[in-house]
Amino acid sequence: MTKADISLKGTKVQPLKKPRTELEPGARRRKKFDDKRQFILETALSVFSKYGFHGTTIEQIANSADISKTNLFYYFSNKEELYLTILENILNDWLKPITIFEEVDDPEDVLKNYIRLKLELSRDQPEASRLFCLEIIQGAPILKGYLENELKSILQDKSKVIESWVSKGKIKPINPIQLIFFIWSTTQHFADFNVQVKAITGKDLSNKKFFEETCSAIQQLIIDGLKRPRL
Amino acid sequence: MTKADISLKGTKVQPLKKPRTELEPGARRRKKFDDKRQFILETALSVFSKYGFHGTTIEQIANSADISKTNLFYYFSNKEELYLTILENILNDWLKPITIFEEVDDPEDVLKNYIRLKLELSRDQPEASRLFCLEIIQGAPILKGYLENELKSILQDKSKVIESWVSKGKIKPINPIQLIFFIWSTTQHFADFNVQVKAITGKDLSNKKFFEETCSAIQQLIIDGLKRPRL
DNA sequence: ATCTTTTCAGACCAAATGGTCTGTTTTAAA
DNA sequence: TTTAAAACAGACCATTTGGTCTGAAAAGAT
Repeated sequence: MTKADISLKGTKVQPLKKPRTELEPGARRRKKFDDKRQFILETALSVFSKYGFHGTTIEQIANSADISKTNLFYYFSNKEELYLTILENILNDWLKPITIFEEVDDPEDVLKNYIRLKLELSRDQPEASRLFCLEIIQGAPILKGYLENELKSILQDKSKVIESWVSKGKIKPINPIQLIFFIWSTTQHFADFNVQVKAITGKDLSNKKFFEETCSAIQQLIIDGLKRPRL
Repeated sequence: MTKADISLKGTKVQPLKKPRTELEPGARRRKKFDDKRQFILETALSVFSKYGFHGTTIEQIANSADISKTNLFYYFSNKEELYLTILENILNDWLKPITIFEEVDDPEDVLKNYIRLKLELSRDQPEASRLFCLEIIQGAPILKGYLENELKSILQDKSKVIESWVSKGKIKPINPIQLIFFIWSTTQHFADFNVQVKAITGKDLSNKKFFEETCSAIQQLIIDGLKRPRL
């Protein structure tokens, strides 16, 4: 299994899925198997994101998923495979938002949209965000190759879009990578540092008002901070 | 040991320290003891910040510090005490920068200064930053009380300063807490996600040019984003 | 209903790891 | 130089934990 291969497994698209009649042999079993595997993955993400790889016990995960340790090993041959599969799955969702960076569009629209999408991710997948953060902090032993290749080339691509905005005078000059980092850090902050945010504000992104307030605060700062020349 | 008590231990200020003549009995021994303890703490911070609490072995730390496991236990009675002491030490440095928020001053100066100080911390103490981040991500089991009390009240205090700027029309209306979060996240990003930053840009805050570029990018974005009314 | 394959559980194992016990060496004070 | 306390090391211990082995229960296909 290579690090670059980040395709979801076990989610083969069924042609039709006839409701009650017999399907091809083994299909029912496969589905049940895949479903349970998926369930374990979700449970494990939740635990891993709380305690980290080393801090998490296989038994903890098994208990959370209400199965025996042995049963878990029936679905995943070892702890690392389980952890790896989770990380792979996360990466997929992770880069979807950035595809909206397109040259033709208006910077303000694109940026506003992107910020919102990232913030929604922080709201809806905070555990994934934290697991990702844990991985990076600890030196990205697994994802390093991915960062240096796939991610880097995607960012270089999107940088060109931002640069074209600059050269057309649509936004103030700024290092495109820096801009992307700003958006990432400010949005992910509300997932990764969720505990701190909650301790201080008493609120959460799951609070609709707080979400909107945060979203527009970030949008405003960045949009206005990028407004054309200089006052 | 309460969580609120975050005083440095083992750094009692010596009145004078006569160079070679006899000092009070036991002083030499105490200093040697304290120095070695400090050295172990620094080594341990480095290891803990890489692998987290659970991922770190006492033996790893001992090896890194070039002492025996037994010897380490002579200086710290157990793993938790070692970890706790490190966290306490970190917190002290952590809040120094925020004290510069004072009402009388010009917002632009204060904010620029604060951003620079925080970014310097990210450059000079990235390991401390990452350990702090690890702690928060995992639910801040140790620091939660501190966040909800000390930190919260400090922030409420500083919020008033920012609010006064707003009401005087010196900056555009913004939620003060959000502004502070914005600064924290963008500056700490370069310590916590250092690996990612390096993978993509090839650079680091230790690179002087990159540091200055980053610093002024953040400063500009925030200052300009807060400029008076609205274009 | 039967039978074969899949799914699952309990007992068990070996390695890793936090921590202790005992005793030796080093060091500073006298 | 002597001596008592401090600093240190190696063997050892108990627990935790990832992972296996054997066999029983469940379930789909016929």
